[in-house]
Amino acid sequence: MIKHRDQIPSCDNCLLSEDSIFKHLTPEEHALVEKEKVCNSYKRGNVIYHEGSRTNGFYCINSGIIKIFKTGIDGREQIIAFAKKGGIIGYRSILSSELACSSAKVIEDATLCFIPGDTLIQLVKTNGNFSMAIMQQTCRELGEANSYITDIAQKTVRERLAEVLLNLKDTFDLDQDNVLQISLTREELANIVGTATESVIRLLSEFKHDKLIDLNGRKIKILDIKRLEKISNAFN
Amino acid sequence: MIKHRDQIPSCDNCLLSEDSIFKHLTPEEHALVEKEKVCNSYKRGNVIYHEGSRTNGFYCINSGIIKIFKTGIDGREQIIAFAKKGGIIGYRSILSSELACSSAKVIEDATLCFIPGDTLIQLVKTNGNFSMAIMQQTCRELGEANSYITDIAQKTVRERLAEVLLNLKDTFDLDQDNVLQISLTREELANIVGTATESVIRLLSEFKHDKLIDLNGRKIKILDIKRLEKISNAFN
DNA sequence: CGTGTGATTGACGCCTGTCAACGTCTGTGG
DNA sequence: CCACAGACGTTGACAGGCGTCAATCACACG
Repeated sequence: MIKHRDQIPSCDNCLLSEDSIFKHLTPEEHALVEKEKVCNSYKRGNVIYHEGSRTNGFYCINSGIIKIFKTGIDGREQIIAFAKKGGIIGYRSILSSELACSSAKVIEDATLCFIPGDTLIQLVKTNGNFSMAIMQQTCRELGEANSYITDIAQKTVRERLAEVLLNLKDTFDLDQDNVLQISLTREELANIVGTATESVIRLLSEFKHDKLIDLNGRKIKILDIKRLEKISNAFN
Repeated sequence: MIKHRDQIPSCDNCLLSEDSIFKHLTPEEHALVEKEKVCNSYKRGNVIYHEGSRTNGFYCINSGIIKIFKTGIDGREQIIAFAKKGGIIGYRSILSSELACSSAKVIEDATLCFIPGDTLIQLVKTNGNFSMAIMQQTCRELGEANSYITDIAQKTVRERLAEVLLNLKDTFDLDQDNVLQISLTREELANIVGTATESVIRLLSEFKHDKLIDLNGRKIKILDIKRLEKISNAFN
């Protein structure tokens, strides 16, 4: 499953970044994690872990973008979340001692550190601050998931697509030309919104026609945030 | 907001029950919580806490049933979860230091213990086992939320209704006559499934006609679990 | 140059939400 | 005890959003 094990990328300071959860560790704990971690590179399409599998560790993202998704009927993916630099993935099933409830796949070539599950549990049990930080991350994710449920249940596909574009903007930013800094296939977009690929294509064309966005292959330029917000019916 | 404060119900052992999260506390911690807790009774329809409000504690359910929901467009409720005896609610926003992301309302007359947020944070920081238990609960909820997202995004209303009925069966059990031990309005059912009240009514009639269930007001008798499972397209 | 993946467009129809009318039941007040 | 209001449940009509199927185009790659 893990490919490119031969390429050991340098990520000496991947656990030091300010926005990382590991900033709550003591120097000793930090050293422990440094010793235990295993760094690897992954190419677009590589699977980090599979839904339903037993995992024995979690991952810290040093670079690249990962999509987290569940596989539903007909093998259709439902994208639950993205992870980027500084984020951690796969910790949920470690903490709850369950099988992985989702899969993780590389969207943009990535470098990840694998950290054994025992180490995580050890840290959670002994370091109250780290524990609180992990808990807060989990709780925030839970809050987002609940919002998402309400959205999908109550909003139209059109509203959700507008909202997804805005969320992507917030998460991955725009470049100087207002182009979304993440490249997704139409199908992936559909799998976030929870609709058919064709519907996304039609609505994107419509948005383009209405001068809300501009399209160039997978590059999406955001032209009118205000009106997108209005369409998304943002109430949260 | 808190009514019936005059009625102090006896819940001396509400924190002792085997399936409660508090079983991980030391005797001293247990005594602390016993000292801090405030017990109250609530009637159907009472609101425990409101989405968007700042809460300063969480609740342990001694008896009764609570629904957790978010309010979407047009004030339509989306029911996220239920809580019953032994469960805790409202802890998420305490741990993540956010405003409540959902509301909690009584479905069946209930007795709850309020426990201050500081106490919770204290316990999480100092008791590794309790911390792990809370974390596990959060992670499990997160896993369920993710499944729910996939379901709502990919399944039809019919499939989801069948699934909801089965979930309710698992959570609230059946009596000796196979009747669901929770009483919900058609609108509440619709707000779980994420559809219109009329759709629920029509599909329930259809299920009844197909001898999958029997209806008597709000009493729902489950007749054919196997076929309901088939309809719900259970793949998880 | 053939092949495969992804993007696009059109046709079609069903699921499902909305609106409206009506029936049912319960509690309240006269 | 009856009338009435209000909440809830039910049914029918209707239309439109959106999923599905199919054909075609665009593009990269071996």
